[in-house]
Amino acid sequence: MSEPIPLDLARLRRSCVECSLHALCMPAGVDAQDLAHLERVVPRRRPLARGDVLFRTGDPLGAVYVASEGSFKTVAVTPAGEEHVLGFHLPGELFGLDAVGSGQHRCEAVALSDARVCELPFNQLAQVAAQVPSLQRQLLRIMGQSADLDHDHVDVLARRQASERIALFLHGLGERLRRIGRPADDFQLPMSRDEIARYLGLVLETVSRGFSRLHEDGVIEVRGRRVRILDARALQAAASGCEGDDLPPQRRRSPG
Amino acid sequence: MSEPIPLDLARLRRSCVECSLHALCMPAGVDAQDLAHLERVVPRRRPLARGDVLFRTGDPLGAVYVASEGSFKTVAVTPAGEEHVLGFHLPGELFGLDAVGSGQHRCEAVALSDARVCELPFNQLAQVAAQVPSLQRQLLRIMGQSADLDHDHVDVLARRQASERIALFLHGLGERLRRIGRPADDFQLPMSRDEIARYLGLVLETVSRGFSRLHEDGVIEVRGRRVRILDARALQAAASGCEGDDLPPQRRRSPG
DNA sequence: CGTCGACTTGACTAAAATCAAACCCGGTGG
DNA sequence: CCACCGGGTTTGATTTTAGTCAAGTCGACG
Repeated sequence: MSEPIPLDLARLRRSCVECSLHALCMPAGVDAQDLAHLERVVPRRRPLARGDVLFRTGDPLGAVYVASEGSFKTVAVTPAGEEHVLGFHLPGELFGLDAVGSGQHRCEAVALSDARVCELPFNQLAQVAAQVPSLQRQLLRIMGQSADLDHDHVDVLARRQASERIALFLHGLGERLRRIGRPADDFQLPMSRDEIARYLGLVLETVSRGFSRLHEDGVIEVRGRRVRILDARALQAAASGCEGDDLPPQRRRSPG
Repeated sequence: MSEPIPLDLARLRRSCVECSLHALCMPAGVDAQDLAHLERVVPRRRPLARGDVLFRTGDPLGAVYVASEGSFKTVAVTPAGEEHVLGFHLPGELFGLDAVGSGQHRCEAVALSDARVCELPFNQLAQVAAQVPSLQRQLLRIMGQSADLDHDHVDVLARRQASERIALFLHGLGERLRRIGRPADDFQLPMSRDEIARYLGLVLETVSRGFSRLHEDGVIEVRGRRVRILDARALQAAASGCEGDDLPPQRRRSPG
């Protein structure tokens, strides 16, 4: 910050340890020495305005991203011109790995609000990972976790009842919010009804009706994008397709 | 090649080069020396009968798999007891990476027919990849390609018209068959209508009707599991939702 | 205070699920 | 050789569900 040292620890702290990706990388045991290597990745921070496009379909694989503030969506446009939302990316969640397979992005990433994003050049990341075993393990794990999110999406989309998809979406979003240290049962949706619909393979009216129904049933409270989960158990029941039943046959712990 | 070397190239040839995974690994330039390293992974071959389970939900990450003969499906059971098919895996296609993120499998893999499968211990694979840069690149790429298949699945499931999902499924299957060196327009489905339905988020009757409709329209020929694609262009049109239109409005390059 | 965009709600239509019955085909055994 | 199964598949009739079209309502913002 003051001395002309090209890469110092202070800068590293700012660039990685403080970053929300930190929570993703560190737990599995990356030590200080490894961090010194990681620094070579020199992530860059960028501010974006709502609606700004971070990368476009067809862009060559350049970097992967983590928002430190704000959320993103990734969307793909079908040949017929319909827009599918492939994912929502909350602060601290990695995205952009979709280009690793083919070398170019399969979708475009758009800021859902004003945002600040951390950009990690993928090639450097891979190069460093090749030299530091613990980082390689982490990189593989992170790619796997990213695939897990896609599987979750498939799980939602394969439900045939719109109400299940909607309930599952809300539940899943809550879980992810919890994971990044935010209240899981009281939050502001970063996306519109239309975007939720395009994520769930529905039309926006159906999503709206689904929300209203959950509201009527006392499961959630909704006003615009403000959502409060009143009865998490009932929400899970709705997600499992047990509409009328209050008690899904699924029991977790001791009945206490 | 003639000496009693415990791990010789001849064996390697049998275990990898001849393997259908070979097509996946080699093109990007893994040279002979790298192959010598790869050999340390010592894949094991296993014969399975139709219906046999290769791994189950919750099993710890042990290996990834490639069928040399026969096909597999991966399925997940929802809390409500419904079975979702997450993927079909043709000979030569890698599967089992779903455990990389969490350390345990999220689904179970079942043989759709009598099969022979090649088992690659993942940890050894990662370890070898860490030592051979070109293999590390390949491993990352393969994981990325595996994620691409999930994206394709999402693309299909997000379609709201059953006819689109079905047409897209057939088209995609054809493409994958072509990739493994089989005719893309005349094949035997390795899975039942019910399994297709559970992959597409539909019921089996809807899939059956979809096939019949494509047959009536002269797009395909179906008899049981035997499928012949008569009009690939019309199939793609159907996949894009242009039911009646013969020419999808999809134009790529200069309008000529 | 008015306007615009996002959201909700309602009435109607189209599509897929459900329920139920046949059908086809490969295999078995008489 | 043919009758008879039985699973997987097709097809039909009906019900349920989500999509479509069209008003409204809400709320933020100028």
